Amino acid sequence: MTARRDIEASSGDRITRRLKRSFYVRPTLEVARDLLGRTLCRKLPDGRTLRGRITEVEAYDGPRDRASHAHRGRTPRNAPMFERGGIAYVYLIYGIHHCLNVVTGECGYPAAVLVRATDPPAHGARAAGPGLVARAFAIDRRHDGASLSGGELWLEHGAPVSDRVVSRTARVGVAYAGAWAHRRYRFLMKR
DNA sequence: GGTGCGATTGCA
DNA sequence: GCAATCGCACCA
Repeated sequence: MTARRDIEASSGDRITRRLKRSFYVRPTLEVARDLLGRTLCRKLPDGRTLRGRITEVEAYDGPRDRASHAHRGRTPRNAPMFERGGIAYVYLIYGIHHCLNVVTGECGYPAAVLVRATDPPAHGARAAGPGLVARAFAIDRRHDGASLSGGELWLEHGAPVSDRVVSRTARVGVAYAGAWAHRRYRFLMKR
């Protein structure tokens, strides 16, 4: 969906390609699908901006999703998932890797989309695997809860992605989640 | 306060 | 196939 309402004007007359809040405050599976092809943007302390086209995501949808960190209720770690969509949820996995999630939906409903892979659009970063995405974009716990409308981390429109090139599969690494493990909540670009 | 482990990655 | 490495969820 490339709705025009998702394009907002910057303070000047220049039109930005930045996704606005309403993009994220929608059903998680919808947002997950629509995140494919979008551009993940990260402004580094040195002023450089990294960009990468999102090519793979996974949705974690609600308190009943047994694969979700929110399945056991709200905790200090997963608190950002309960916020209104449009912020980041970043956690440390295996004591080594950070994982970037895009929080979705309304306040009080825990949901997020894990960014699993990006391609370089022009001069951007390629990264296959959630830990590698976070590393490539220099994202860590400091970005946990950060707005995706802020100056460090944000998303922009990309070329629309046709359904013909989108695959859906079960999520990775959630075998413990019973029937939820089989749900096709993983969206990726065919190649 | 103690214990077990994970929405992963890289190397043998 | 499996070690790395630690925050945190859970139990006492």
